[in-house]
Amino acid sequence: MHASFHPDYNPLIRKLESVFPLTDEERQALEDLPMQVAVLKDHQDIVREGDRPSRSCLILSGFACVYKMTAHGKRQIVSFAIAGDIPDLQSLHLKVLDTSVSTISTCRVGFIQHEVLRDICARYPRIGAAFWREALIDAAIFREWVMNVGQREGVSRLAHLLCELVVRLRAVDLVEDHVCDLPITQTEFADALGFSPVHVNRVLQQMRAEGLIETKGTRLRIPDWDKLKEVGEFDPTYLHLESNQAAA
Amino acid sequence: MHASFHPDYNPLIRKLESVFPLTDEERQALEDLPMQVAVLKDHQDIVREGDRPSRSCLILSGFACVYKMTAHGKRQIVSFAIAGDIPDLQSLHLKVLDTSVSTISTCRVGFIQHEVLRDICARYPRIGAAFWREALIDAAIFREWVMNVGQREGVSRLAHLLCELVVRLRAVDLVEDHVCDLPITQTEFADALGFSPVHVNRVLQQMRAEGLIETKGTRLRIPDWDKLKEVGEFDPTYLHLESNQAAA
DNA sequence: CGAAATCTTGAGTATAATCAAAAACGGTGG
DNA sequence: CCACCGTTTTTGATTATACTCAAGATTTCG
Repeated sequence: MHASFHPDYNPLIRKLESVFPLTDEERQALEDLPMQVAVLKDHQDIVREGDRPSRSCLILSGFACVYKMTAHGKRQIVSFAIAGDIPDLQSLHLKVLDTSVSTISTCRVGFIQHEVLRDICARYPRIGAAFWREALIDAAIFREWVMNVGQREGVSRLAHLLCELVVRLRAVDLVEDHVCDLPITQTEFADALGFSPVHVNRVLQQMRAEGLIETKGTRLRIPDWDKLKEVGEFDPTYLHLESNQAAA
Repeated sequence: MHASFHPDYNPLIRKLESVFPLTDEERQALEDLPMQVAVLKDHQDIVREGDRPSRSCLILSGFACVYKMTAHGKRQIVSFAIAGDIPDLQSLHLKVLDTSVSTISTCRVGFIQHEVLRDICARYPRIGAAFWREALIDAAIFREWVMNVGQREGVSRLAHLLCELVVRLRAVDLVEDHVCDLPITQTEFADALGFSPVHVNRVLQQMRAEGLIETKGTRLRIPDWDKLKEVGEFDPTYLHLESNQAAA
């Protein structure tokens, strides 16, 4: 685990600025946020269920996932974390973690001590409020996932997940020309959707055949966003994006 | 909608006291909490997806559920709300509701203006913190539901849900001698579990045959809690109950 | 270039959905 | 108290979606 201090750029700042314009003071406080930055290889646990962490992790780049294991060893991914996300923010208020967080691709991760987070929330209430907002939006995403896994099947279920990922990636400028990098394996999609890997493969093939997606390695292209949205019954309201981002 | 002021008893107080002992001042503030109390018949919407409410609803008695509808009209229940729960607390910070809340049985509901909630959070920070804690626990419950619906099948899936309900009901003293009143129809269980009503019926029969549950009308009895827990792979960590409640 | 991981294909099976209808239950009014 | 209505639960038969197992092809990466 290679560690250094102060990253080149902090995607958290961009994310918060999409909600409200930061004052110079607030921006400076976020830029100076003391955090330990580490580069983690793919498929490494960052924190584990049962841990009682004294810090939270900010994803600076790469893909991570939040997951739980059943007693019989089956894995359920309950959300994907991308740049700007703090997938274990709740550990600030709930002592014991009820989920694990793992990298999917190589990730730059910033570890921020809880006391530092508490301090910045106290000193800059708007930032504190933004963190809470994020936590509530996370909950809204989990609700949507319950519905997706519970009610949609095959193409529709996967389409919905892809729509969510694309919208969230677009919000942090990781989509260009309907193309994004999605280093998620079919097995990982399976664990997120409650499908078997074989079934994911067959659903993907059907989606390609129907012109809903095009893939080339880890690149994903959406030739017809409206069609994908319709097939996935995707309504981005639950992501609670402000203003213009939700569109298109 | 019959309305009056000040309920006989406020289950919110009991719930908060299970987390930390309230000061007299805090308890008084909660007892004097201005809210409009209404008695709603079963299967009535309290709030709807898309609403922009200026108040939140506290369930004083009865069963309610939080649900979403797919574009094709299928309903997913994403959580059940019991006495002491505020199923739309997030509307305090997220303007647009992404879920609907509906009664399951007859409910006494207290509507509390957002400004009142904001005021009490500002004046009694520990109460504010407790509300946030509740919101984070809700999110943990949604995560567990994703796993339950995604990874468990048949008996195991339903057993897990029953375990959660019993533990939560016990926390507000609604379980006596392993018996509780559960006015949830098989169709509602189906909407919560991602099953068809017919399948729920068959799973229930299997559970009765295996001695996991006994039912009589809306009364549910758990003859062997440990067995039910094991079949449902139930680990109450995610409910983040304090102290003694999680046991047994 | 070779090994490991990932993706793909095929065949057989299982869990759960759908459809349809009958039985049981719960509340209401006569 | 009983007859009646709507709702909920139950049953049977058929179908569909998705799983499992197993093997082969392809890609990725050192």
